[in-house]
Amino acid sequence: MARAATTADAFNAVAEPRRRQILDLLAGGERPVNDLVARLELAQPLVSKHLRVLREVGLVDVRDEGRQRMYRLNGRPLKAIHDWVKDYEQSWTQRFDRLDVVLEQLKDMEDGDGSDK
Amino acid sequence: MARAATTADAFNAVAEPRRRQILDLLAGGERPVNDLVARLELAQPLVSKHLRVLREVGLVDVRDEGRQRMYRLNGRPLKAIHDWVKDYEQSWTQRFDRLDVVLEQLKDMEDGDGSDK
DNA sequence: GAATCATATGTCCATATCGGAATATGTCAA
DNA sequence: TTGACATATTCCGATATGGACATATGATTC
Repeated sequence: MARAATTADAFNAVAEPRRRQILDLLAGGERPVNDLVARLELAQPLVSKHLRVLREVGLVDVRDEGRQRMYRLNGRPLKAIHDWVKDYEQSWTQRFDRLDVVLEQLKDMEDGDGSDK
Repeated sequence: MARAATTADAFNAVAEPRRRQILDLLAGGERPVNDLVARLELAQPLVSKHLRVLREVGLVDVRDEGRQRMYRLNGRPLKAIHDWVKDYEQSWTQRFDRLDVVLEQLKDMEDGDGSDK
């Protein structure tokens, strides 16, 4: 098996920075492809491809407006990500004041210091 | 260019479900590889490879303990993800009470309803 | 030193990616 | 109809994946 498809879920879709940029732009409101192409300074086909991925994961919705296609953000699939990460919030917020942990870390630093074995 | 490496950043590292499972397990405390292999019911080399990715992104730290290697969670790199997603929280929390939005959505549903063109 | 346990690395395969270039589809305007 | 504009799709190449399998490295015990 190879790596999971980018369309497998929001996690994979959002792993690509350009796709995050697109969502960031759409967070400011509905926009036609054209507009995104201009702002991202990316080739039009690329933008269309990224939008396809986002569509398949449900992160954006489309609406036809004449010859333009208006894309709109749909953040719902991001909830899964948020729900997962939020449980780790303490892991970077916490103060390391437990003595045993601190000692363990100091010990690691010494060990890793690479004297000539 | 191909897809970004899984070791490019936390976003990519965490896109793989098994890697998330590993972090979830480590959230419960330091664990040797062995332990993870048993709990994940995954081939040992696979677990080692996933751990490598997590290590390269800084999501886990290792410590040698005799012939075992104790892996420990380091959530800090997840902050970037949290910071990004949290701005979208309202996008799935919000009540759709703006009339224009509601109408737009209804219109889309009709349009998409696929009568014969 | 030899055997054993714990972990890491290397090779192979099938698959899917992102990007670029060219081209197809679809809509409006003259 | 013809042409211009907006967007999507297809084909290509380079790359990296996750998994299976075999093997290497490293520490411990006998």
